[in-house]
Amino acid sequence: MPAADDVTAVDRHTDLHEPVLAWFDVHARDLPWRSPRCSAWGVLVSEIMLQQTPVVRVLPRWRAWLARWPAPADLAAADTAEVLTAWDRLGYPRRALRLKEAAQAIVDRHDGQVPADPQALRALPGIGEYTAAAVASFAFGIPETVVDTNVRRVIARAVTGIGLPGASLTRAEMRLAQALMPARTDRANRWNAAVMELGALVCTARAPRCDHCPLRERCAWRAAGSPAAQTPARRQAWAGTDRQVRGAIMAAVRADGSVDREGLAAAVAKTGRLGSHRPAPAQWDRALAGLLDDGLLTDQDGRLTFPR
DNA sequence: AATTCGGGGTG
DNA sequence: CACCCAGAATT
Repeated sequence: MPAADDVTAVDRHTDLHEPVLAWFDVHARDLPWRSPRCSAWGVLVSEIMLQQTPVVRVLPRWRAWLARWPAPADLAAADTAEVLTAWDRLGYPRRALRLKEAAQAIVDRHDGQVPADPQALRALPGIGEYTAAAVASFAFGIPETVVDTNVRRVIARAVTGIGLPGASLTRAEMRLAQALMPARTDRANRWNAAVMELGALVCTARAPRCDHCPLRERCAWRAAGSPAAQTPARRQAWAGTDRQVRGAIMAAVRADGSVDREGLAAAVAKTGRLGSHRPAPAQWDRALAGLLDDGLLTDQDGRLTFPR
């Protein structure tokens, strides 16, 4: 239930709509999943692939994926091994498993049609609050409030006046984002895409191009002198982590089809993906056990392969 | 609320 | 070389 000050916030910020929507009319990228001819399944696949993965890296894999599995039933019937191979180096390969599980659930529960209902979408494997809202809005024109890292950053700066949003999406942020939604359905759906695009192309995390921003004259952060954001907490390093070792093992299996468990270290070294890191035995065990437990690998009498 | 889960382009 | 990217699931 919105408080009185939220209503004030709406009155203060509805004037954001016109500049952002007008900017989007001119500067929106021509992405294939934005085409009116793109299926809901195409939108869903794009949203899964785009989770923590930049657009430019998704584009070629998305095209190949849709050409090979043009409908949920096609992916539901595919071998997991083929799916993991097609996922290639997109990262977070568990997403590929969940996408296949989602396809199976769509066949089982929704007669092979991607559901439009946000709650039904949210119930599918690998689909959280963001992705459910994005598919509902972009594929079906249901004006859910779509809040990704780009939207959070634009609102944090333009409205709240801080350099960067916090580590995790808060209820207050979500309520603010909802209060900023245009009232008309068509504008609300376009607003979702437009704010996201503004964050991706102009209001970027590292070096925002404020000179090109349609909100430069009314941005709260800029009005405050663009104060530096609070120093973010250090993230997990990459070199030497279990994640690096897991990724290297997956790369070895992708390259060779299968790998003898005894020769794992040699096969992985051949991929060159570990750099100078030489995992200790305990780390090999941990990484391998994790991949097996996640269903990303199977061990058939000492041969490691992708599951069928 | 904090962690885990890839990979690669970029300032 | 640190940082970031159309997040989700688990704890």
